[in-house]
Amino acid sequence: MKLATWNVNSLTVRLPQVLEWLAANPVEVLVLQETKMTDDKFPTLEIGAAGYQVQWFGQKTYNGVALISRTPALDVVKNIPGFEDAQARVIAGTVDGVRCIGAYFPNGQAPDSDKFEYKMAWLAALQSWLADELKSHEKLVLMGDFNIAPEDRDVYDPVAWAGQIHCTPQERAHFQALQAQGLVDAFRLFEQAPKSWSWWDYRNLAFRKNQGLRIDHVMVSPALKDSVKACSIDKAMRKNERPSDHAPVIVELDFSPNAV
DNA sequence: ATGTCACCTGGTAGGTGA
Repeated sequence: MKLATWNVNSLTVRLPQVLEWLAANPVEVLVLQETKMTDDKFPTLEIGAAGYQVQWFGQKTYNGVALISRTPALDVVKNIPGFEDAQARVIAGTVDGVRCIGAYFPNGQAPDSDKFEYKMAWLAALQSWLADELKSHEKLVLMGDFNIAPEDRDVYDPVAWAGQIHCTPQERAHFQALQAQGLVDAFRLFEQAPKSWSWWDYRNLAFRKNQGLRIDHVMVSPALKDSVKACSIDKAMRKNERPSDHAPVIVELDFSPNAV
């Protein structure tokens, strides 16, 4: 069973790439972030024609998430229950017995900003909800654009980025708190090339200079840890003519799906 | 040094967010 996450930075612009990517990478689950469209604009027909089911949850201009799957997602949840949020950031569903949570974590802008306060409140709510989800779903995958670089090795210039957004101790403490709940960073289960990033700024020729961050992650619950066979970043998608600033992250589980 | 992209409003650019 293969699952993937991709921040597409506008599904309106990137839909052709998503369809091409799915044709070349027939994963069982793909979660998208930053679809940037209202629900009435969502391209359900195109995704259906590609042989996939889809659940979606968006808004005008900003944010927006989707859960694309071969088999239907069950018990779908949109955003964090109990956390009032005007922003569409989370979609969860159970696919082949695996609880799949796709999330677009807040960016946070700068550590002294209102948006950072919102990011901290959102992260606290996520932690609390995840504790419940883990109790009711032994097999769980949390994936998406975390907007957190967990360690210095996930940052092209850790000195310049020290204390900056994505790298603050408060954000990293939340990533570690997810790990303390038992979630495992699938990418780090394997030896990886140094300077492996999932996001490169559009500015400053960052991709050509390989100046990026690893802020897109796939985390698996303890019951799934031993079934993780591979995890990789599809950097080639950042070389497209009109790329997203993020690359997809793919995980492969050696796991026989439960009957549903 | 700061070399972008996407989307909005309201306009034949400027602002916002990332």
